[in-house]
Amino acid sequence: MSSVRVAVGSGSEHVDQTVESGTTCANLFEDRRVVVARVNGELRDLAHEVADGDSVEPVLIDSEDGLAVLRHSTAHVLAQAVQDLFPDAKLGIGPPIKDGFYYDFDVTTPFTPEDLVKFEKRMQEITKAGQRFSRRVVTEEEARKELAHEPYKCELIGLKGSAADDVMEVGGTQLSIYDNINAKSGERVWGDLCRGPHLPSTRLIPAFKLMRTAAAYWRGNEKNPQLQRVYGTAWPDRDALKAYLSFLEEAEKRDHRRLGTELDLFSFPEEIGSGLAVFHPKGGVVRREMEAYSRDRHEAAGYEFVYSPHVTKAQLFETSGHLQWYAEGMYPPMLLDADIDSEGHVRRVAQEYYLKPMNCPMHNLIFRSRGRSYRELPLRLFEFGTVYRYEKSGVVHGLTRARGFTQDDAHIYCAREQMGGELKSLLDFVLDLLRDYGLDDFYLELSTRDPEKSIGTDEDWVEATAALEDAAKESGLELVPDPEGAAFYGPKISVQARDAIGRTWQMSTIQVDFNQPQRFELEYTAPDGSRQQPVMIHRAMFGSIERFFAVLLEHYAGAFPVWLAPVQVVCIPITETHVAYLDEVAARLRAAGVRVEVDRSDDRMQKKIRTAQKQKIPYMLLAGDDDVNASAVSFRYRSGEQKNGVSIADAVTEILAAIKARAQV
RNA sequence: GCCGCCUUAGCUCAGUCGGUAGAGCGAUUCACUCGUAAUGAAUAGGUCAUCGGUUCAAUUCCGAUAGGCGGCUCCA
Repeated sequence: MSSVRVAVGSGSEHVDQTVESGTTCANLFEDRRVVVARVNGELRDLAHEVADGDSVEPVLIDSEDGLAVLRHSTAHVLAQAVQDLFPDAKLGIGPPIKDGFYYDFDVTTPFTPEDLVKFEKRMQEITKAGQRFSRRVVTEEEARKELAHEPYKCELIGLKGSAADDVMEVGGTQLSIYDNINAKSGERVWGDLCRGPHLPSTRLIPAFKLMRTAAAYWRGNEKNPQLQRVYGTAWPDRDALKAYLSFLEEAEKRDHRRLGTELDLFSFPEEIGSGLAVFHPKGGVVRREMEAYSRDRHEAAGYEFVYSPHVTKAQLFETSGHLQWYAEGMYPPMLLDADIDSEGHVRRVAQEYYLKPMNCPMHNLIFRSRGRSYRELPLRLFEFGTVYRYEKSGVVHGLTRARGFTQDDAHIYCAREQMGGELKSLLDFVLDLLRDYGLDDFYLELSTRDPEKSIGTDEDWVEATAALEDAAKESGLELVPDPEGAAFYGPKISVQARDAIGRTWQMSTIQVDFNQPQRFELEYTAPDGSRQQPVMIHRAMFGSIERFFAVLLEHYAGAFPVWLAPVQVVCIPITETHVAYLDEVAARLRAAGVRVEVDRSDDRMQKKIRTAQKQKIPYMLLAGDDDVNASAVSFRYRSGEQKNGVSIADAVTEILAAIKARAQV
């Protein structure tokens, strides 16, 4: 028997081994958590036979690759279960995704929640049975013959080697089918076209759950037929699954739509229309504080504040180009000033007016309202500009995707040579400001040119992209490339923020625009007397105030830091006789600018504490006979901690300090 | 926009296999005056989303519309 030499292990920790030929990856590893192997950099099944000179690394089930393999294998089990119960279901694709997997099926009637329960039960049977995943390489011809009854799979075979290289089913160099083999009889029970790799056995799927069904377009294209997608989640052990499910519960508790109602912050009256919010007094306080701080900081950073109307004649958006490209995203026009005589003759045609979907054209007009000198640059125009976009009915989502919202929108007009410096200070400014609102975990995304869909010269793009990249690098943050992700008119950086439970949100964007200065024929006079076109930078820190409001609400789970809290202090008398005393305390706080209330309802003190706690009010100040006699108050914090007998002056000082520091308490 | 599901009191939700509805919280009133997460009682509050159809009878069945939820597509 011949032998082969292999390097086993990862990186510098590998050891050279001599093993008999025919040895599989599985033979090399004792650890049961090893589910696949990386052979010469490629993921392989454990059943893969090693060859002379191979380097073989173990891949653990809880590694990123291991999880993907686990989840993809679970998707196969789902597909088998579905076809067991609905033999006519045609297979789409079934890749692993973040936290789980999905599989698409073409069926005549959509799945019901009851079907989901049945699938899950059948999947349990399949995992218990411990079917073996077995790889079989096939030619294109063989695959087509074997999968003749699976039209979508045949379509994928046709895409082999072209656009579909990243599709799980047909990526890689060979076509392969994975058979599911009955552990006892050795009989083939099911199979699917798949690149793999897979777990050795369905028994190694420890914990999974089907989550929901939904329709999804075949290959993600709106023009294609819709398939029924089943989403599931899968984890290396039951505890991990449980942790994931409680994460979802936590996210649900923080849902801004729910907190918005519970804390009386905002609502979406049906009478107004989908995606159009009203802010209630408490939400109004939070929003006003958010805006006020932003305004102060922008003023200090050299921005000038402008205002512009919500409606405009069509011409403006024809000039900007928005009407040509994005008309379906705008509210339809209002026709005004038509004059038609009694005969029906048009004496004056109607003017079209649109609600503005963006502010930049208005700002361009301000720039253009008179001659501009290089001495004025960079000119930074800022507006809390409310815009209206007719989002498709299916995408409206609370405050994060509304039809009317307010951008903290600024446009910076600068000379070309100022662009680099401006972008750097801009990114610093934006990050610094976001940190003040309590977000501190960021990464950046750099969206670069799509040559197919863009305007502007190569030189422009290279220069602007380099300037953005420089600024990004200088920030020291992780930079994720987004190739071809730019808008047609220029590259951009977006700031992604992770919230308190690890979800990421796209926050600020900084975008260079080559299009509008040209379309609006913006220019300034340079030192040499020549006319030059300014560079235009769009930037929004919050994106939309409503959206940022929602992000902060979810980030803080409704427990805002003191400076943002709608009610900062609630005074709770032990009995009714202490109300007058607390009125005096409240008056002192109010005089110092604190938002304070005295709970004079006829609830018991304990109930008042519960109410304040549920409203997530940062400070409760209690007073009974002991406190009154000592000219003191007793703190109860949101944490449940208390501090008794604090002098009124000290209490005021403590609260004011927390507000000033924008501290979370 | 597409697929599926949902809409009952201010909120969260029961319920009616077709004979016009109920709880908890909240609100109001009364009693209680209490030291760190729910005192007790009473009262008010509903065209069962809207419009149409079937029916002796519709909150319940059917259809349309509006709004919502979960996805897909989209997000200048």
